[in-house]
Amino acid sequence: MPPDTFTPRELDVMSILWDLNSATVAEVQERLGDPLAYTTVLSVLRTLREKGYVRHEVEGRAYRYYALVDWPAAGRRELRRLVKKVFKGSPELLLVQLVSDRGIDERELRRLRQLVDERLGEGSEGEED
Amino acid sequence: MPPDTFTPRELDVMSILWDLNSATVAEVQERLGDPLAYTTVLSVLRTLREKGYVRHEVEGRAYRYYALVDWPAAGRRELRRLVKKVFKGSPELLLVQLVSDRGIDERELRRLRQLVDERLGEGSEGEED
DNA sequence: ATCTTGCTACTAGAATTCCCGTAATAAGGA
DNA sequence: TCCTTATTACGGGAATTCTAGTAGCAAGAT
Repeated sequence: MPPDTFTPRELDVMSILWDLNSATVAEVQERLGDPLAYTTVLSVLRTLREKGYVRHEVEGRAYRYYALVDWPAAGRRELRRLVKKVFKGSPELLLVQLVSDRGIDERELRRLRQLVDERLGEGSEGEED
Repeated sequence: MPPDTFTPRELDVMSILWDLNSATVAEVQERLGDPLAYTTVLSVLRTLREKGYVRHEVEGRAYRYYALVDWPAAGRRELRRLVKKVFKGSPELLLVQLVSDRGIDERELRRLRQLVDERLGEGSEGEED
């Protein structure tokens, strides 16, 4: 089971794993923002493995690490937590924030509108669940 | 300066402060999901105060606590972090997730579309920044 | 065979987080 | 006045997080 939330450092590493699909210790270290010692990165990976969020396979004489939690799942969790704790339980407030904030450009907004339209369209006919 | 991210427990407390606008220790304790000791709540508030995220005023013989970081600001921060670390830097992916996930109903979707429309409308004329 | 290099396993210390108990204090009632 | 009650200040222990060093091992080069 994925954690309620990853620790900051754990998330840094998971993020890289999600990006690269898989990575060795050296690759993670390279991509990490802060210059951490090789063994430090190794340690983070080890705890992630102990917690079951990551597995590794032998590759040559090193290990290659794979995330066992996919980012959409982690994202859903984090989003829910965020909505509940900071956006007063309202996904709408979160959306307002995101949409009105700079950091999302016009093209993305159009794409989003299209997405909403699609969702609204399917919603009115397919009501299963 | 607000933190990059609050600790889980700190966020629980901040969340209550945002909800109630202000609160005493007893009020926070009451609202908290987990049954923590009074002094535990007091401790969390104390560290939040030391970190500068909260201030207090005397009220009767107790203190009333006020958040010094507002939730929209905290939300923006968290959202940025989330976009960067789990949504591959794309706010759109986050939106997709939120919109396609159950947990946002049709009414909210319509409201969202309206929001996007408004934003698109203003964007094409006011281009400053 | 020996040396160097690139890994991992293990250990560990400092800092932080999380939780709560005890002591002190002040207010209000008996 | 004296006792009870509500609160805060302070201290601290257990667990977790974060970082890194040391030892050990295996592969490849000389």
